[in-house]
Amino acid sequence: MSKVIIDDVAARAGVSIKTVSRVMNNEPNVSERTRDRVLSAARELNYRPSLSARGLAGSRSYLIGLLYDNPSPAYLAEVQAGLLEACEASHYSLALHPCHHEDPGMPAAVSAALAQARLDGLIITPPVCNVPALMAAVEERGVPYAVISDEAGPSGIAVTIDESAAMRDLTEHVIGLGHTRIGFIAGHPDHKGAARRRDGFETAMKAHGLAIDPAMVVQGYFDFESGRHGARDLLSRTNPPSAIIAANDDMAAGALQVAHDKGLHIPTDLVIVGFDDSPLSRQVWPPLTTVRQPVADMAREAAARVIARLTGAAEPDNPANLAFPHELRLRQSSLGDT
Amino acid sequence: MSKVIIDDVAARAGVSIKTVSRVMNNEPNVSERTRDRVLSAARELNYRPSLSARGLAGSRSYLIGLLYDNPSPAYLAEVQAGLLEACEASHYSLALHPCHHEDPGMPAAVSAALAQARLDGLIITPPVCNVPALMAAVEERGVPYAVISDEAGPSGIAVTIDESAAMRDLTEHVIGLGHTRIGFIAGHPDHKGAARRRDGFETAMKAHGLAIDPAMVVQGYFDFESGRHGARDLLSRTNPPSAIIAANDDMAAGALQVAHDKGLHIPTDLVIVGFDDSPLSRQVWPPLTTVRQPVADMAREAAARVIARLTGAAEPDNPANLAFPHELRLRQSSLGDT
DNA sequence: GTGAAAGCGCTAACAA
DNA sequence: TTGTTAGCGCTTTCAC
Repeated sequence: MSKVIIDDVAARAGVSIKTVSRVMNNEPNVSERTRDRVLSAARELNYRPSLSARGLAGSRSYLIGLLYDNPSPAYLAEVQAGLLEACEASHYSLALHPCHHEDPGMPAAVSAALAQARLDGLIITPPVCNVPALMAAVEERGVPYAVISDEAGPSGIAVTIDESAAMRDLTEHVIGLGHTRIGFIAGHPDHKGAARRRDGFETAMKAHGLAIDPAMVVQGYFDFESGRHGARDLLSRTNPPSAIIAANDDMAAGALQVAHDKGLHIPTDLVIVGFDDSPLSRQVWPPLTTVRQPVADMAREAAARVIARLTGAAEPDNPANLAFPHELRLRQSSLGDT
Repeated sequence: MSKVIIDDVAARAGVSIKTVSRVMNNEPNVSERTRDRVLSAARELNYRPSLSARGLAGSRSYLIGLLYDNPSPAYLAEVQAGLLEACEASHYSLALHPCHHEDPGMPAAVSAALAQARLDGLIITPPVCNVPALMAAVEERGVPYAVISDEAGPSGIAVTIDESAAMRDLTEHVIGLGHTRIGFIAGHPDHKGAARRRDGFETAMKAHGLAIDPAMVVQGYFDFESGRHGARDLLSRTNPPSAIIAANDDMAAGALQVAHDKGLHIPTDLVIVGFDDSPLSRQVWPPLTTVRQPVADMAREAAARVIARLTGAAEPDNPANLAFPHELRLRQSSLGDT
């Protein structure tokens, strides 16, 4: 049951192994009748082509690599789920490649790993896709790839939401509640997305005639602890903010904890909002107003596009830069119990 | 740089390809001098054996599969991190295999996938490893495997903490705070670990002469929402508990949210504790008292053991059942600001 | 201790 | 539309 090979299928279907190969790879020039015969033979024998043999002969590995650097578990899980859906649909497998984006040797190491594992395609998440040396190495290797970000190299696919617009919407929600002194905890400086979000914040503020007080903007790193630090800084100012916008949910949760420790009531004493619609945003108290981005959908599309290039499928008409919609999620951290 | 093959290394080292193969696989019967020559040639050429070719010729895939069913992202990320460490150390790769543990066709599908991908080894997490039909299929295939659980089949490796003892410790902490009416939100009925935790709770209660009121035990499913439901049930009793123990942190966080909504002050009005030391337990307010289990260490060890079997390395002396230590993490949800 | 030969199961290039 | 012949890069015999 375990050792069914292409010859077995060929014998049972009464054709040559090459024909079986054609059918298994959806190649043209096979009559419908033959194709059906082969397919049923394969099904009856429970035949699955050996990945190793395919890889060796065809110099394709049927592996898509996921390159990431210590993202939040929730983000990682969602990305993986989306990628796996697309991979499974096309009989590709997913290979994980954690790395450290600040390591100067990383691009070379990734390049070597690409060569060894013969990865057919690559999906790259922030902040790794914001490392120029890495992107250059990937481009040079000529591997089809996608980034979950708004900017890919010349040959790459970019899948993203409009982070600036999303943060603008979120900021306008807060402004609409009547706040004028709004604190901002920025995201990791190595993430381009963090800069986009900050842009969105500043754009919305300016659009509403609100000055951006440098004392109201603090540096964060997308992690919970930096959210705590940022909130402590903001709230210790002589003229503290009445609302805090964090560039992601983890930091917003950190800010929330600090606020609770200080005995502040959310949202009456202080409004706090996040970004990402992570599970955490729903699990803290009160639940956080945030922005949802369809990470799993984006990841699925990224993998599907890469696989389409691999299989030579007709490129969809849409541009290589795919923008997904975002959505405001209004919750009690800004609205109260209304 | 990309197309270095074994012949190149052999030529440079002045030996046959078989000798290179011997060196690359740490086989015996190679003189020190030859070994060194081959190794430096390989290093200079930046040679990496092709996984496909290795797999085809040796009928090994150098792939370890991870079989899981919708665990919490934090758990999944930690397991993956541990596995990847062990895999990278031995030049194995990790293949992800999400599945649905209640799907009756799942064991057969997994078996087929095992055959296709020629996975060399398998790591199985709860609750998948608690599905008898699956475990039977895996045993039948004869693939080396490990479960992150306390019970493996005859040929398997089990890596776990003593969940019963851990929950006993946690319960005793709560009892030690003076509570006698303690609510319990049980874990998913398909998880053996959930039953172990419940045992631990009951053992501790009995040991301290406390009756287990059936009205104080509610069914949960390890997810946030079931924690909310459970807490609502418990707190709506005519004689509600003064402390709630949840079988994991996600459910404890749900209970916490319900308590906040009811205006209860934690821990003075109600003590809430969880289990797992997930990031969430630190990110809610107040932070949750919980039990830490070294998931990444356990996963690393599981993979290392499986790989050791694969490479025929001497089996460590320790038994196949490996128990890791757990640790109580006392935080404000039971202690207050002391 | 080392090497030559023979595949592993597939796909690529060419024939038929 | 289908089949034949060579490999892909490595490991496995089995020889020396």
